[in-house]
Amino acid sequence: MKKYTIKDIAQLAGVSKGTVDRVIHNRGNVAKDVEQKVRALLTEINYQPNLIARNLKNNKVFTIGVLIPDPSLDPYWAVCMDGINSALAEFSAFDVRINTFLYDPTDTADFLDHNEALLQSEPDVILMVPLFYKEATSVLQHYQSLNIKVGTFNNQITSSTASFIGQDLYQSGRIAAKLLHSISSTGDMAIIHIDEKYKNAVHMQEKEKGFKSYYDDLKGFDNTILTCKVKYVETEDKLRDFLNDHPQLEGIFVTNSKAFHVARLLESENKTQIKLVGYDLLSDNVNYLNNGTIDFLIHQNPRQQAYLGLKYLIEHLVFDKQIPEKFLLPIDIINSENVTPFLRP
Amino acid sequence: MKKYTIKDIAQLAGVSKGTVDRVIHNRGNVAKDVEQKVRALLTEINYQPNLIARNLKNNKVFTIGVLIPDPSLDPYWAVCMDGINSALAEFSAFDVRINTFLYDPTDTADFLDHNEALLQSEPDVILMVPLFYKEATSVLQHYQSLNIKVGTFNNQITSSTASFIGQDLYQSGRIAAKLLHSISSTGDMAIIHIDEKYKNAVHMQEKEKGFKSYYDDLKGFDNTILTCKVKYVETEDKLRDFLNDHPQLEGIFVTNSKAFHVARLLESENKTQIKLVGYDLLSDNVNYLNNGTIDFLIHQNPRQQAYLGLKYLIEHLVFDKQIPEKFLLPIDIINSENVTPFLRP
DNA sequence: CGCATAACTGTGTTCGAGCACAATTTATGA
DNA sequence: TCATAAATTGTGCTCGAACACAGTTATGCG
Repeated sequence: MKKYTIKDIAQLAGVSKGTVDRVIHNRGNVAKDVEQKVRALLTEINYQPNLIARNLKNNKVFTIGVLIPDPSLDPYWAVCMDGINSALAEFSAFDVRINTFLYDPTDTADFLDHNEALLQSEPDVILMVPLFYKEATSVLQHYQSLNIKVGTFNNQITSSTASFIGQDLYQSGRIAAKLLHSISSTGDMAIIHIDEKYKNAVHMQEKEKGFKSYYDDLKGFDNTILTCKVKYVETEDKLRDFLNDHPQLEGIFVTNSKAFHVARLLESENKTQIKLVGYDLLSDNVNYLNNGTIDFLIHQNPRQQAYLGLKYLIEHLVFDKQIPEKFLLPIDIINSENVTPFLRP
Repeated sequence: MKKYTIKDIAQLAGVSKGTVDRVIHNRGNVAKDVEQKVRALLTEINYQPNLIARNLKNNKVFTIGVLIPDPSLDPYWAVCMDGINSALAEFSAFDVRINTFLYDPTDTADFLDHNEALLQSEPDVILMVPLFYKEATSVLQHYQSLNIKVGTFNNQITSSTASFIGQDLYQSGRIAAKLLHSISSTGDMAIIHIDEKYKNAVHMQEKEKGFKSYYDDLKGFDNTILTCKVKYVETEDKLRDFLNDHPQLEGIFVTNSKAFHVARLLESENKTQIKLVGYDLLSDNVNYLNNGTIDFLIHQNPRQQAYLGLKYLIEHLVFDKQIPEKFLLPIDIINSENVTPFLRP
């Protein structure tokens, strides 16, 4: 029950607190027999250093570098800053500062530029959204060689050992399938990939695989699952053609946050009876969710991803806690009735 | 940017740190003009005391009393202890201890008895599930008069000012309705209240109201919404009769965690085509969710409720943060595909 | 043995806030 | 005017860990 201090241990071992300290920190200059005695005592009473006292003494200002896409260029990222600020507020008792660098999510060079600036700021640890696989890989490798811990979220760079917060994309595809299956009779289904301006290909593929696997597992489903890839600029025309080519369509799964494009079209074409499932609580999507054109949204919770990523890093800095290698958030199913609380900051 | 210390302020004001300290803590014995000068400085530079140093000095062991239903008497409460332990782990750097008192959720006298024991343990703050309205009201009043802060979760005692973590029950009823509506054609719907051994009447009524309000808002729905109350002991027979009396039934909403009773019956009566929505991730429920007899479960997240409730109390103790009066958790929609991550501790 | 050097051990200060108590200044009254 | 009380202000120690540095004991070698 009682919390032992270094002084207590020193007393028990019959040595001074300096010696105990040297043992604890492996700073050498301790006689073998004394070291053993102290070490035995430490394990016996399971000594836990008082982290409050340690932090007071060290009195260090921690600097965290944050490298994420610019929310003004893609609103999806806006809520990340909320999550980051929440984490900071939670640790306001400690002197934790952040330097934020926002990059253009369509521009790899811009990513590298801002990463350079980030490096210049000499951060203790880094939180990053590693959008571009190739560039991120080399960047992460560099940080590893510098021994700077990096937390990533949104998408995993499998080639790296950096910690990752995200979701199981395959499983989220399965969830979309389950939802569409439960709200529609057995007709044709479509997976629509609307190309964002930047490559999200791996994301979309994983979701497609998951979606298909659900229907593969299903007995007695022999309708078609169509796939449609749309480039961002040609969205409207190509989608309209696709809809007209497939009049049997009962459900559509949009693999990213652009479901509102499809919703807009379904309304203008008077095809709102087609069920629609997409991702992310952008205000455009939420509006269509509320008027019923979108049936379900899957919440990727970027706010929580950023919050947790930062929290783990800070806890590592101030309490020396281990950073989880990989943490997959639960996947939230959102409809018009439960959306509101998920929108608050 | 720089963090000012009491010493800094003392220097700036041309007084000693003792005087500054007296001003900060309103301990009097300070000349009026000096006090004003110091106070002006404090606000000007927005002095924030170093909470790490404060905690080290105070070096206080905080005791938290926890009064919740015994999980061995109702498995619903099992995950609460996980949440409590998570919160404790998060604040392991501080000396926070809990005394847990488990009461029989069917027995008001037992609640009062354990509350008495709780009082004896002289807690600094209290976390409690105030199941019984009348008894909880007087107990909470007592704590208020003793100036002991209390956090409550699961159900709100509206007569009290104690902080509350929970969910919007009315809205969760609406969510259930929306879900049933989206997965079934327009047939008759039933709300089934399975009496738990203890009174949850308010809970159930709110959910029923929400459920009905959804269908009221709906244009062109003119089927019937039936209500059925079942006492715990007579569950099976009464339910069977109810099902047979209403062959048109398309969907059932069970207003608490006992949906598995209905699921079991639907299977034995070969009526699994009836859609079923219930509450809570008890293993019995999850099994029926996975085999398809239950379509959706609404997650009340008792783990998170307990976690947050405790976290707010601890942050109040160690960082002097304000405890939110009321916090309504988002309501999670669970199907067989997204259930797994919600089950982990 | 003596003395230098290495090996080891103990002491004292720091971090910032909080508080007891000492020290100083001001007020009061005979 | 001066003693004394009252009001005000300053000093110094504490919390526990970390670390610099001083102090002590052991070892080696001429």
